[in-house]
Order: sequence, then C-alpha cells, then structure tokens
Amino acid sequence: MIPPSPGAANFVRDLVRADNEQGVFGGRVQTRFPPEPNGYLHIGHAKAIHLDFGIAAEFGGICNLRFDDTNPDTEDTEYVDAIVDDLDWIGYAVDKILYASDYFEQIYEWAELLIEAGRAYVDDQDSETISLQRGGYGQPGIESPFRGRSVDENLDLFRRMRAGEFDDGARVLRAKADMQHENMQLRDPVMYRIRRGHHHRTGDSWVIYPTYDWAHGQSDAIEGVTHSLCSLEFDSHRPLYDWYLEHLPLPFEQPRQIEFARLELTHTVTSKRRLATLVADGVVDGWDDPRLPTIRALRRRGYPSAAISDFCSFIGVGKTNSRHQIELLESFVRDSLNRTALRRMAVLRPLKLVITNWPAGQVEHFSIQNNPENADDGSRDVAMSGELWIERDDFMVDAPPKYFRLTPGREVRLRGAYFVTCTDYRADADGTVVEVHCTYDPETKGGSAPDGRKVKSTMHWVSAEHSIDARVGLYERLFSAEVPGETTGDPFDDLNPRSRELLDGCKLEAALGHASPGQVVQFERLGYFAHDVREHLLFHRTVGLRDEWANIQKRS
RNA sequence: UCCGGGGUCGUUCAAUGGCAGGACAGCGGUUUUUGGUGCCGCCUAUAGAGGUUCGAAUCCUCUCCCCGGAACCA
Repeated sequence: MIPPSPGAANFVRDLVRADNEQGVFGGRVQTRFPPEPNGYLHIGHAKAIHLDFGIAAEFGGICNLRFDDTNPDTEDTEYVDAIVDDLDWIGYAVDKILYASDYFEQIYEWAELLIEAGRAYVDDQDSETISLQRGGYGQPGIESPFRGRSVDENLDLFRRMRAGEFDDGARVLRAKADMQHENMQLRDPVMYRIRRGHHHRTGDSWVIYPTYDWAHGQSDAIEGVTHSLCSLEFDSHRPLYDWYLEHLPLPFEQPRQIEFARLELTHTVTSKRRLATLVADGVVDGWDDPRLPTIRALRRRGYPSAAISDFCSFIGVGKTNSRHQIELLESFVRDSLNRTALRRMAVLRPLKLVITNWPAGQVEHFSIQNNPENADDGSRDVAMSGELWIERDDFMVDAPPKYFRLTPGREVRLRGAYFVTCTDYRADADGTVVEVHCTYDPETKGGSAPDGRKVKSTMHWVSAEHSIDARVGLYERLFSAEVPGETTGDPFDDLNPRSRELLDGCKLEAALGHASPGQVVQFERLGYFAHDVREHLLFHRTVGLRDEWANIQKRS
C-alpha cells in the first residue's frame, strides 16, 4: 500500500490558512468549482475538484458547483447532467447547482455602472481591428477612435445592444483600462459581445453575453467566494479580475484569485478541447471510450473513485508545470484493485495444449480461489479436459536461461489443476508451433505434488471445450451496464478497431461469461504484452490502453 | 521583443538558514499455486557563476533554460 504523503505540497492550503488566521474575509472560506458545460470531466478536473472542495471542507467553508455558461455556442444541458453525475461519483454530491447565467441581469447592471463611471465604452470596430490595435508584447497599443464617447452615448448604445438593434459582432462593450499596459489583458478588454446563439438556459432572452473575464470574478463576488482557484494560464488575468472588482459595489469582501498548475499526465491528453475534438471527429466512440482519460471512461474501466482521490492528494498542488507519469496513477489503481479484483484466467493468444495421457472424454472440476488476497471472496468452479488453450508466449522450443515456462522436457504447474510435462510439440511448414503435447501427473491434483517437488512456473489455461470466445462480446459484458444474453450479428460492431484486433481469438474461462457488471477482474499472469509484466496485470489494461492513450495523444 | 510564473534524483512531491527525504519508475534479492502481491536492499538530484553567512536548495546579484500571455474562448 502506498503510504500517505503528509509532505505533499499544497501552497493553496497554506495561503488560505494564512488568510483565515489573519481574519481576512472574517474567517470565512468559500470556493467554487466552475466548469463550462461544454464537455465531460477528465482526470485533470479531478485534481481541481479535490482542491476546491477539499479546501472548503478543511476550513469549514463551502464549495459550490457553478457552471460558467457565458458562451451559448458551445454549451449544452447534456454536459451539465454528465458533470453533475461525474462529480457525484468522484465523491462530491451537490445539492445546489449554480449558473453564471443566473447572474446575467446583475452583471449587466454592473456594466452600466462602469459606463456611468466612465470606465467602459461601446466600440464599433470589428474584432480584427481591435486585436490589431491592441499592439504586441513590447509594442504600444492604439486607442480606439470610439474610446472618447460620452457616457450618455455609451449608455444608449449599450442598451440598444441588449435590445437587439445591432447585428452579431457589430459592436462590443469594452473596459476603459490602459491601452499601454504591459499586460495585454488590461488593454481595454471586451466585456460584452453580441451573439444570437440559443443559450441552454436563458434561451433567446439575451443577445449580448459577458466574456469570461467580465463574468467570472463578478459571479464569485455575487456568491461570496473568498478564494477563487484557477489554473496557471489565468495568472495574467488576475490584475483584470481585481480591476473590475475594485470598481464595483460588492455584497461581500473582494474575492482573491489564486492560480495553480493543472494536472498533466504522460501518454494522454488532459485538455477538454482536445478531447472534444477527438469525440467530434469520431476518433473515439464517445466521451466514455475507455481510451480516454475522462471520468466516464475511467469509471467504465473499473478505476475506483478512491484511487483517484488518493492520487490527487498525493501529488499535491503547486505552481510548477509538470507532467506526472501515468504509472503513478496506475499504482494507486493497482493498489486498490489488487485487494478487490477477482482473479480469472484467459488466454489472449491461444496455443493448443494436448494432454496425451488424459483419459478420453474425462472432465474434471476444480475449485479455484477468487482472490488470494482475500479468502472471503470465495472460489469458483473451473472445468478441465484433455485439450487446453495456453498462452502462445508460455511455450518456447528453445528457451533462454531465464525462461521458466513450458519448453520440451520441463514440468510446470497449470494453475489450480495439475503438473504437466512437455513431451513433444508440432509445428507447421513455417516452423510455427501449432500444438504442444504434455503428460500430466494425476498425483498432483490441485497443483501440489505429494513428494514435495517444485516447479518454477505456474501457468494459466482454459479448457478448449469449456472456454468461451471473446467474440461473444466480453468487452461489452464487462464494461457496459448491460449484460447481453445471446449476441447476434458481429459482436464487435460496437468496438473500436483496436479493441477488436486485441480481443479477436481470445479464449476465456467460463466464469468470465457471467461476470457481473462493474466487477473488475485481474487476469492470472498473462497479457497481450507478455514481455512486460506491468502491462498485463489488470484486465482493464490488457487491451493495451496505455498505447491507446499514446495514440490518442498523437492524433489530437 | 515586453510582462508574468516556474527550475531539487529518470519522473514527481518534500526539506524555507542547520545531516537533501518519500513515492513512482529502474536494478538486485527474497517469499509466493499469477514472472502479480508482499518483504529487504541498491541506484540517481539542488540549472550555472559570483556574493552574504560559522553554515545556503533556501537570502542577494547576474546568466541560462522551460511555461503562460496580444479570442467578441474558457
């Protein structure tokens, strides 16, 4: 078991504690988790969620789920529902859902306030011109010719923007900040744009929408947020966040924005936009495709929620850009699953093994433990006959020194069954081994020899007669909520090509045919990547997901 | 080019003026009816150069490198 990490950095906690002890915010702590409902949550969000909710809980404060829904073009209630559901699974059930769109009226009124104070103006130029005038790094900005409009004219124009008198993109409301500021965010940022998209909650009642910068801090302030935690790329927005708030009559103390490094992992992508592209382009089957690092996909693959929490608290929170190795996450998953996963046998690349001294037609049944880590998990019945499937990699004609598995003349154990000794093998014209011949020792029933002799290797196997073929749709049986009965047509229709390829021809022990949904199993010593033990440890990894993740990363 | 944020074992996170430590990865051993698990051991780091100090990863100066920032995205 991986020990807890009391030393894990969390500078956010330190800052909040300092504020709290000094009585800033009157000892109050309030945070928020503010996703835009334009995609599904992924492992990177889990880090933010544990931070946001964790800090609030630690200091006796509250953390709200607030949807940052200020862009009607990309958002949908489908995402709202999925995010709430995932959040619940992660361990933070919310009873109250907040939306930035609920504050549109208040935010609008504050915009008028800024106009009246001479701190905002309507600009008639298009976005290209505005962008050009903003200048560049180390380059001066140019003030808009509309910057000097009177308060009355601005107010009139802004109200007509809201009333829908102008076309999309015809005018914007801009903050009158500082066109020479070294920070581009302060060079008169856009506060409102005209957009006639249908909003998932406010429908068509608004044609102007606040931008992120002119909505986020305002929403925080309305809710009474004390510490607004966001990722590093917003650090240059903080002066703007503060600038807006300083000019507004706030109902609470002015919130404080704190930036932290987002989670990145090797072999995969933690960017909602890139994931959305993969889903939209059909590169993957959907947001819950097991190749994705979305919460949905992780869930479907059997990742325990606790393993994700443990991982998140272990890695801590800092400002260093870093990319954690996927192995670290997996170590938490294994740590958890090793104690709970039922062991099963399956053969991914079958090779026929014939027991030449097996009584013709005889079938024997063995009771094999479900989990050596936990006797309470009981045992299951496994049938054996004289013809078995073993892993192709478990037999070698010319075995190298450190190879302990089957080779001519060697005795090994078939897990839970008998000792067998290889006597012979058959190869085809190309030299490919097509059949291995063995004799078994009836005295070793159950897998131990009365004379105490040892074998170097224990191999997994399935009875040819009793095994089931992965073609009956194992993948779906284990990963989907439904357990289909008879499969008709091509059972691989709903699988991605890579999974098809990996599962084609696999032979499974009968007990896998009725695995209960959501039950994670661990294969006994086998895998697609026979040269690398790690790769085939747990079932959900045997389909080569790490490689899939890497492929996904390349294609996004 | 300007502004901001960063730089400690292979990776990641500690150590905040006092013996550079953990985890993951790797390597070796051991246990084992999974080449899994468990257990034991080993390996490797303060970006560079100066300075302050009895003492520097930590404080100061300069240099180098990485990331972010000029959407009517968030």
